[in-house]
Amino acid sequence: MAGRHSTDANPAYSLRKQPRQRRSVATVTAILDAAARILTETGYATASTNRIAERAGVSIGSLYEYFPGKEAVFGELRRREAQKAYAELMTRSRPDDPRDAIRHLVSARLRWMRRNPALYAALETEVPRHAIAEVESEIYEDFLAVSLAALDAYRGLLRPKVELRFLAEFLMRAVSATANDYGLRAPERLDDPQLEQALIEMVERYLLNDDG
Amino acid sequence: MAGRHSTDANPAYSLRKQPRQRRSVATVTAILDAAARILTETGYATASTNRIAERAGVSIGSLYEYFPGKEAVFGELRRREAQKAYAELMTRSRPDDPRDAIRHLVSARLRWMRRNPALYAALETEVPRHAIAEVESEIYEDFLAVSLAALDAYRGLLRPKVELRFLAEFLMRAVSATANDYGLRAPERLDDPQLEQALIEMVERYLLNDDG
DNA sequence: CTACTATCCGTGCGATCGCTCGGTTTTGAT
DNA sequence: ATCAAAACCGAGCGATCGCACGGATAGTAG
Repeated sequence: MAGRHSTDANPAYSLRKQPRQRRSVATVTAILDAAARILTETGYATASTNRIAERAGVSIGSLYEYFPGKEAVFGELRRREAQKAYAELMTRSRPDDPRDAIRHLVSARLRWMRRNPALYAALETEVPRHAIAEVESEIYEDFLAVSLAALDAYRGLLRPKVELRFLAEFLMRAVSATANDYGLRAPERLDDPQLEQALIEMVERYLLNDDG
Repeated sequence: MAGRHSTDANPAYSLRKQPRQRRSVATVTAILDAAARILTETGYATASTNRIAERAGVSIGSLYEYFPGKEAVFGELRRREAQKAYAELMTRSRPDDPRDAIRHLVSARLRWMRRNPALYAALETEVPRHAIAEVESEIYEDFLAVSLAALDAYRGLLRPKVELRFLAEFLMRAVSATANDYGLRAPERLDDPQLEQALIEMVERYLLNDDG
């Protein structure tokens, strides 16, 4: 069930109608690609619907065939990026060792951020919040479930005496927000292996006992 | 020297001229207050210069007497908020115990975020990045210096074998980004004492050895 | 081939935007 | 009281915005 939220959503921030033929699917992705490129290159303020359509090689009329408004373009863009991230996370199998599990999750988060830091930074910091809030809370549930399941699998080994749900949310937010912050304000440091090592160590030492 | 960057800045994002009389100082702060309120209430997209001036009880002409453009209003707003945060952090004396120092810094960051989560969330997520990037890198240096000084004071006790500078940046970003993330997406949880405790514990256990 | 639907197109409307400018009012030094 | 500087004012300009709409074109089913 997780990761399948795309059908039921506030119509103001999702697709107005589904593309049925091949060329209309291409039109929609061309619009989203153009929106992403303008957003990363010159910012949300310059990303008018006319410019997006022009850059996509599509008329403004076509844009409004599929998107109910400007913000829906960025809502859908956010949704698709989140789904790609979730899909990639799920392709890898979870290991038995809690340390490996931590390494796996932290590493996946950093790898994803390295993919296109400028895009995620812009989505996070320039797009009006209500345009992507709904998508974010959808995807939040999915990632929280992953985090919670990982903790639950090793709950006997966990040091902190707090509810698992709080723990899952806290660690997910801490890791994700830190990755975001580096991607946003110091993207060149994303490739520093010290960063990945430090994040992993920090989570490990907070979460696990010192034996072993 | 720290925290005194307000005079030399890109003219596009700072004051066009300094208010000299009492009423003009009041005009400038009224404009900044109005900008902050509109930003938190209805978002950056609705924060036009005309609306800001109207809400401030000031004419649009007066706004442009002091601000070279719309983005400068938010740049200056960001600058003043950062300076208030820095000033508040500095009023408290630093203790001798590294654990107290950690508690002090983490607690101050959370306390600041609790002050007005909606404002900081909006500044962080809706205002065009280039409007506040310069201010942020100025203030970043100041806070990094504080973090670095705290680590340096106890450097004999630190467990991780990495450069102090990396460590200072990493911990500052991790704590700050996590506080930001809670303020942005789960502001009601900012008051949960579990959160403060978890952040403190996480930093402590990463940074210090297990003895004592 | 016909009929129907899906898709695409781009002109242009009404609203709003950031901002300028010429002029009036207030202040403080003399 | 005088006057220059500082502060304030708001109508309105040019540009741009989001978007609707009416019609042209391409694909599909029978």
